[in-house]
Amino acid sequence: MNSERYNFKTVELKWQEKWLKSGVFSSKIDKSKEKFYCLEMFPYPSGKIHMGHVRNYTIGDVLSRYKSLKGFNVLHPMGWDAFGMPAENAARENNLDPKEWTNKNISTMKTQLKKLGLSIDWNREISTCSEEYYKHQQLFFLELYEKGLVYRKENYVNWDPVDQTVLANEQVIDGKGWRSGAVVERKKLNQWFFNISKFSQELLDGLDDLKQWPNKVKVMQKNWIGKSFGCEIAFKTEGDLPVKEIKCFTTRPDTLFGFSFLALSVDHEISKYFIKDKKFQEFKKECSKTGTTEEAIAIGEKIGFKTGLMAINPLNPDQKVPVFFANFVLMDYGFGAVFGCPAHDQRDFDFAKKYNLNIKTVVKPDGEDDNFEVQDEAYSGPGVLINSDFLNTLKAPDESISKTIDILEERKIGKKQINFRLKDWGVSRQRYWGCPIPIAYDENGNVTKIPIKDLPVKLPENVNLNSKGNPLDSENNWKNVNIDGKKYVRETDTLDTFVCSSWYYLRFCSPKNGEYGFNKEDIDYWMPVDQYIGGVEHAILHLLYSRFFMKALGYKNSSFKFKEPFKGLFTQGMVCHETYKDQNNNWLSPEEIELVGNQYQKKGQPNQEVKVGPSESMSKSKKNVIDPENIIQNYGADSVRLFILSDSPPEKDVQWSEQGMVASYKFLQRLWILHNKIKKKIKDNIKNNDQNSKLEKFTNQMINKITNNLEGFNYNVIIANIYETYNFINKEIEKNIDSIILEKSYKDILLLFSPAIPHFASECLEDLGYIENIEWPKANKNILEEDKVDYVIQINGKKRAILNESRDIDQNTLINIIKTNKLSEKYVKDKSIDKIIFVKNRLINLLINE
RNA sequence: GGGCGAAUGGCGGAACUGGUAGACGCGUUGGACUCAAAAUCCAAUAGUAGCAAUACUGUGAGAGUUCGAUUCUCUCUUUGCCCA
Repeated sequence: MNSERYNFKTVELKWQEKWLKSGVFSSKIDKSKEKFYCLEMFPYPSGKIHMGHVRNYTIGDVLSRYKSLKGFNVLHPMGWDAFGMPAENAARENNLDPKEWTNKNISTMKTQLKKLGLSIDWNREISTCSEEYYKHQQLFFLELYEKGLVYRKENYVNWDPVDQTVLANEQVIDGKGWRSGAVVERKKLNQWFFNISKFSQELLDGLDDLKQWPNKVKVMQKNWIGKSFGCEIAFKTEGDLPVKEIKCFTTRPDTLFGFSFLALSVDHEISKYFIKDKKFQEFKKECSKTGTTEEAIAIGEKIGFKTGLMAINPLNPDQKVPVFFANFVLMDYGFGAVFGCPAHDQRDFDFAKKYNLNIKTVVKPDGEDDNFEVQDEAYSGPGVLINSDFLNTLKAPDESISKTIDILEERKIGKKQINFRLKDWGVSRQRYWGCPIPIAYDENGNVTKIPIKDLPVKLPENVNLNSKGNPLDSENNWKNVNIDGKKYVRETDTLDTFVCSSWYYLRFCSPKNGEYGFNKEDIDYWMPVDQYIGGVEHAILHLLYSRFFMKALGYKNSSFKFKEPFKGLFTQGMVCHETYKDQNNNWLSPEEIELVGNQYQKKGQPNQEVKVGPSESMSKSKKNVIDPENIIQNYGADSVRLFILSDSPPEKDVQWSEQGMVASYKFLQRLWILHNKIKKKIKDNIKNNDQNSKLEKFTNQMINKITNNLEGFNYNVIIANIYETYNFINKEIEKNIDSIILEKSYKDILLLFSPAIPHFASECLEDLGYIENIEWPKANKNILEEDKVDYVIQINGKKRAILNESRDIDQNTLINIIKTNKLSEKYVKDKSIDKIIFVKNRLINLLINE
């Protein structure tokens, strides 16, 4: 008997080289086959792969390999989301070129991914930072500009005054810049925008067709798009300024009788009358200190500036209230003007308290009487309108809002309006390491497109990254450009990296197409992505931007027939690990500690006890990371794949466990020993027609189980099925199984194993002589079912016995057996049966009057 | 505060459409092998009572529907995520 240990190192390397050489994973259009496009979110080349990647790409690989065996023409590509800030920061710190840094990381990570044995078509590899990629993106930008889907406007941004740069909302922590720690300001800048809000309704409606998306992602997108019904109301005004009317948008017109003030954004057009007012300018400066996020506005102190105008309540013309500029009103919401109803909106309430304005309650919660008054905080819940003249007794919010809107429309005071929370997508970034925007300006600042023949606009090299602000601003040679003999200055902002990832799935269909970002024939065959797999953290932005991009490409272009990029979406959970701290509360990595007795200690320091914290998602800052490279080195790719799939359902978080990892490794060793036993038994040419059916039945049941679990993404259960199979055969093999049946069953079983542990399964199949024509096994219905079945015998709903009897027996036969069988007769003896519930081949419940 | 989800042994988790709760793995315990340890193999492992056969209890808590509920309905508790 071959008792050699399974040598994963040689076996895995052998198969990885074999797959690469034979090109089995390179995909071509084949219209005779049904296609399957499997895509995992492509990685940012940060340096090394992490466990999250291992999990993500293993899940995708299991699916791809399964679909291939099922006969699909599978497209399973990989690329690099290669533009972005970390490269710029790392380059600055180490005095490197971002391009060099990025390409070095790509080559490291590619090597690592290859060691996982992924079934990837590397011929289609793309990198978003290559000119080959971003030149197409620049052309898309110009196309969208032509279609009117791209525009430039002044907008507020989070400005870091020390780093002289714009920060994304998530880079603002407690109102301070994440790197500099400087207090972030609101600053107005000219920025490029994609008109995503034009498609708000379509993006919302499209969600209904995404049947294979997790519901929670759809709900998140729905909330993000945030459709609301409201009302546009024109308030008449009185005062010294030449202003007769101010338009407001509100979602709660029904609270108009609680009107107490009118608040304007400092950018409202009325502000033009205050340009020379020093106090107003100071106030405006003060406002710029409040961030732009909804949260910052909700928490921050509310401040106002009186305009001197009075606004008239359209439903109650006797009531006149002051008009303020206020810091909690932004120009991009409604018309930059809101009416204040302090009793039923917390921001309005805070403001009214500060400026001593009237607070009138107009909604009472159910169960309160008409004298109810709002006390220490606003009430925004449901209830009934009070103190509202002819609106009294209407039910808030639904009935009262719609009735009020009807009345306002009738009296020509207001107009029903739909409002979306979704804002246009600002794509300008003041950074070097991104896709240049193919735009230039003449001396008067007029916009001109870079001619298509001059694309791509390449990033300049050897740029000084240590200058303040955007490095491209100081690249004068690059910045000044001649177009058709005229002098222009280039746009120095680069595109948000989310733009790169909004269309990469199209590029994978035609990765080498030089003319255009994709080839129509290619995408018509491969698109849409059948299964997209990635982290739930991209539930909103990346997925929404990608959906927008498809709609933008299809806009005014009838030959582009795709409405949605991703037919199926799967969001996998994170990989977690316990956290450790020493006595001084410094984080410790798992390598720095050891278990002594049942107490963790610092390695080599017996008196240094280690505090064990909760399991959290692996992160460098908490040092609770496990490097996949070492693990693959020590245990092999198949063992890692086996473990990462086994412990939790893929959509949930999984806890990394060294013990679990070792167990998976040992299991493969046992499986190898079993393989050699089976091989020997096959060679022995045993003839036995009687008792072999057990293995055949088991195999057929397992084909059904594993196939169903693959279809349902129950990958953790598949691993359990693999263990179950081992346990079964390991016992059964001691019997004399017919060699032909053994060989046939075992071959099927190896195929069932192959998506999860491809190197191991391929090696075993080859060892038995199977190299070609392998396809996913089908269950044989004729030998699927056992002849005997366990019948559950219930008496008055309680399980009393289990009887193993023939399949398909009828109710009366079973009752007769119950009456005579030793195990069950005592329950029915001398008793009358009142009612019988009989479930074929499963259960019988006898109701007995005792 | 609103929306969505989750809760099953010591732990991670199984359970088809309402029909044997706890598959599979980890851990633990006992045994074999060994001078010993590691590795490996065998056995046990929800709780309580019992030598045992067996009985009773048990899927966060409480109710309901049903012959029968981890699964369906309602209320509550805890918890996670998203939005505020």
